[in-house]
Amino acid sequence: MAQQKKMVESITSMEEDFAQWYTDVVKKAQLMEYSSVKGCMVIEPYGYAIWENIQKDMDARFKKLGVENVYMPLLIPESLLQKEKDHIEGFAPECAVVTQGGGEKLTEKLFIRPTSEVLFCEHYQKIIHSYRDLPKLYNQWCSVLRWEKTTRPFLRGMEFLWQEGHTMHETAEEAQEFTLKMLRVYEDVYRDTLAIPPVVGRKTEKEKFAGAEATYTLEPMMHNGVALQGGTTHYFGDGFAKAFDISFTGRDNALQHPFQTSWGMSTRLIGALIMVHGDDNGLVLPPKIAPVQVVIVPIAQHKGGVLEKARELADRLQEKFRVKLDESDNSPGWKFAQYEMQGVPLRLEIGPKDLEQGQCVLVRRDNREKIFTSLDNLEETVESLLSSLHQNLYQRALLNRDSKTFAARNYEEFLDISQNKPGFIKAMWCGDSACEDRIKEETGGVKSRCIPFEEEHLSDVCVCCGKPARHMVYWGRQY
RNA sequence: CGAGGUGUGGCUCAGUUUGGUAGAGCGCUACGUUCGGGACGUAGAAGUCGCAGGUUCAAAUCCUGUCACCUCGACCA
Repeated sequence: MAQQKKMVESITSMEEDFAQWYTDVVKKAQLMEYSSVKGCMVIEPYGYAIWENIQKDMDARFKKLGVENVYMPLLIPESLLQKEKDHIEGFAPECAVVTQGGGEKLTEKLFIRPTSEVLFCEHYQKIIHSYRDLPKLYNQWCSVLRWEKTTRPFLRGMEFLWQEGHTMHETAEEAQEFTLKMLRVYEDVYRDTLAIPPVVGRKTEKEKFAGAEATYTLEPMMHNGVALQGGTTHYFGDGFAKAFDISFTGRDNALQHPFQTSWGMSTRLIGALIMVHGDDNGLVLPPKIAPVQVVIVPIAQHKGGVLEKARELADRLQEKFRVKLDESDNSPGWKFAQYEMQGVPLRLEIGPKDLEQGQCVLVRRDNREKIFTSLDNLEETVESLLSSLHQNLYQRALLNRDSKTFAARNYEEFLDISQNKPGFIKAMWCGDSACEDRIKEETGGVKSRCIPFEEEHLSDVCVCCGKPARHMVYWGRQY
């Protein structure tokens, strides 16, 4: 793809410094502002509007499956968190704890939720009695808190917004199936809403969720080849149900434990959107979640008829799209740059020349293509441009992912790629976490991303230790 | 948490070496002229120099501590 001329000087170029580019975009597009507490940010209206659109999309998909929204408490008593051993071991070190209230020391510490498994379990224990009560398909939209040492806006925060679904099922098969069903829902969101092609698969033992029997993950690749864990679904078996004494009378009149799943995606998706689609001029938003899909920029707006026409077009397009008309007296050039930074998918320019000819100019954000369009069938043109833009973003991201995915057939190759080619590495693995440890150690941070559902056979032996291979694994560095 | 870097009007930074009246560009406000890729003129507002101590007649500048952000590690479902 031809390198576009960089129009926005105030954003560091990706090539020069990707981390700084990311920070510049986040700030320049007015997505967030730092707060006085490290790792806790103010999500500004434009950033929050993106989240609301993602939320709306996902929520509708959940509800189609019969999932109901609930709200669980913020605080978890220590005793409750301790009921499941793996879970507390995994999360306790990164929890914030309330030890005092009303000026007095508490008799029992209260943990600020890092995730809500135990709260759902406590509740399910009370409401599940019969197989007729199952399945229970609950979800909550909330924020959670984890005491992270390193934080970055949207990618790793101490507090972040997410949804967490927690379901209970009559049989293991049903729960396992639901875990995968939610994974597919997430895949759909990625493909159809975010225009991102993640690598999807199962986490290794070492990388799976604390307390889960199986963890599935979606791993999108950022523009610079680094992975982001962008959504997980977990199958818990009946481990938590046993620990929390959740049981029901089955169809056979025997007491048994239900089987559980959980699944979550967070505001980290916004980070993924930025790093997958963004360019040197700022954010590039897929139309489905863009707070503004079409921005109308009047040219020489003081001249007769321009503004009136612009308002008329805004009214017309508002029927079908999210539209913004910028009537401010900033220069057109300023507006062009501003809305490009904010990733608005389509810009509509209307000026005196267009009025004469009954047309307007549409400019795509993804490739800056200018399209002169008759005003007669404007809606259809906009519709098809937005859809083509979505497709192009997806294809571009897919191309980036595939061109930065490399197969390693032996350890020398693996090390060479890990040092010299940013991206994913496909390699065979024996199934032993010792090899994961060694790889991480010797590459300085490369970890297993997932075991994909469709594995390729690259060789017979583990890339690391040479023992017989059991799986093909995607490897990579992550945010 | 370890190593390095940076904190000065809203933003980007100069000034710190050698202590002595707080600076620039952009942005902001008002008015006018402009308008197809970040327009221009005139006038104006805005900073106890990250924060807290200390040294000094005098601190943005020197010393100690602390906080935040950035980079690279460690850690991280």
